[in-house]
Amino acid sequence: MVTPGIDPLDSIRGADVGRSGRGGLVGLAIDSTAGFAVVLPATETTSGSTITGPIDDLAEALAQLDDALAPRWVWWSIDTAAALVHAGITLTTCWDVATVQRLITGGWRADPARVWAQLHGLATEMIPTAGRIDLFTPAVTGGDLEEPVRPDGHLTPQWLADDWSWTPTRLGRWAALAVEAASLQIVALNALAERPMAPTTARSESAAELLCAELRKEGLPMNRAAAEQIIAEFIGARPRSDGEAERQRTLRDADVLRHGPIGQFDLRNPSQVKSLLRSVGVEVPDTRAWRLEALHDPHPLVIALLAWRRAERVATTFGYDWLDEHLGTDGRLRGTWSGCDGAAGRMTATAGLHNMPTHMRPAVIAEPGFVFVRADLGQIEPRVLAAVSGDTALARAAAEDDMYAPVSTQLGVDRATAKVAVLGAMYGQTSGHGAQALRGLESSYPVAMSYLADADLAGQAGRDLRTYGGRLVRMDLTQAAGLDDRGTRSRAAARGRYGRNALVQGAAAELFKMWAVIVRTRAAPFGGRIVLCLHDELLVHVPAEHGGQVADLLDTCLAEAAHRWAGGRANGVRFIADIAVIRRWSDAKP
DNA sequence: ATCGTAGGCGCC
DNA sequence: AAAGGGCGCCTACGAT
Repeated sequence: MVTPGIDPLDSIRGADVGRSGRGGLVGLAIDSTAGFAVVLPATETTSGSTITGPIDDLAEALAQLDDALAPRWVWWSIDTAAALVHAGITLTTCWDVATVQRLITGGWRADPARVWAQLHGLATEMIPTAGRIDLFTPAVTGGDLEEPVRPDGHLTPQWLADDWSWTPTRLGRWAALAVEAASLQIVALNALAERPMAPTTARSESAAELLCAELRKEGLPMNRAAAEQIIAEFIGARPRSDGEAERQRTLRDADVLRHGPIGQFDLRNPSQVKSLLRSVGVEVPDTRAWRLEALHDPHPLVIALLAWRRAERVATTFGYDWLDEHLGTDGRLRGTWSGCDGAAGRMTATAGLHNMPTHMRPAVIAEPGFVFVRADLGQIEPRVLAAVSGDTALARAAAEDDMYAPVSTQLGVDRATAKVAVLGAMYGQTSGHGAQALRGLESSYPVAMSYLADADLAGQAGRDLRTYGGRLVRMDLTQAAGLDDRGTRSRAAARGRYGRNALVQGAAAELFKMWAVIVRTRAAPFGGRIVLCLHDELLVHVPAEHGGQVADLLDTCLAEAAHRWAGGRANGVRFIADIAVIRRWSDAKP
């Protein structure tokens, strides 16, 4: 099931699968002024050595070492990946200490001092800072600044400061410490006996950091004229002055307020909106759109308010200012990408790349001579559930293109009810229409349902969880998701839903990233570049003449990803993708 | 003035 | 009894 050629996880440029890791862990640290340092490990015949040089020599040095050793490049964080991208260097994979630590320990914070302390069993509360920030943090005075590790075992905080003055020697020490951290991480990952895929996840998540660094530089092709035309349809032409913008704003407000009583109401203040609605006889607990849309025979004020909210969203978030800030003169929309969030591990992006309104998507147009290959995973979460829970009955359902069809037959309900029930089970919704069908699920798919119920119980009890790929999902009792004022029972229930959802969402994210990093490597020879990752959707920008080949490739990469992600334990679950070659993002209907 | 929080909404 | 989760981003507001 492994596509021949470059291995996107286990080897470096041009290397075969069989060469994986032959050169061992090789540390890399880069500073824009001090240059780079490469730390080679000791072997049976040689002692370890460090190579340093100026940035200009980096590409050649890495190419030679890559070919000679097929090493696994190790660095502290995406900053190094970004420096490589900046230098025009493309590596296939790496070991990113920060992202691996997020996998092992959960959460998002993974600065070197914290990672080092965790890997060495030191209390993170005792991490020293360069200046005393409170009474309990040990202040740093004196000491040997040339030593990156202090006598107490913690990293020397000056090395972590933005203004630390790097030298080639210091970069060498720093890269060596990254290798030491990676070695400890590998031990920790191998110790997760219940999560045999964890080492694999560490590699794919590391490669995803390379992808994130590239996504930030590459940007999403977006046609400015098309985008401005769409915005104009909502809020009119671009205002030529602040005064004009203010007048347009006042006019938009007046279109709503004329339906209500005389008086001052701030439409941007939810409690005042509630008062305004009450004044025309509309009583609602809150003013959320779905609640207002649920009103039958709505007051004209409600209609106007909902239209105002849509226009206001464009004006404030996805309007001219948004384009000016994030859309470059080269027609690329750029934001910052993160390989995982601090919860279940999905990717995140800024600049509206992950929540761009559908009405803006016709402006995402491939450049001349290029096409998009768009692919999204079909019914990814129930399929992932079937795989990770080991439920053979659900896995059999996943053999179908539409797995809700066999489920509905099994349950004796219509397809819509079956779908709501399955989604409800995964997301913790146990009431409403799906409640009856849920009992059917429990008897027909007991393995999957108890997998979810166990996660729910763990969440309620505040016990940490681990995804299929080994990511720790932390259950912080003081900072529960869905915190509200209805007391601890509600908070426990929210944590239960969180745990239930996190195992499915997190495993899906791991599969998705595995797919993405394989596509990244295999599409590159065709000139294909991933320009957007959207949880279960990939957008690849590719020369028009290779659109068909890359479309085929996305499908084979998915099969490979599923195989690698599950390590042959996928329980026979089939994963499917809807793939289309298009010119505009909006051309393919999900 | 600066910060965190809440309501709200966009996407998955 | 009833209850999806995640993220980023906007505004208003209260606390510091």
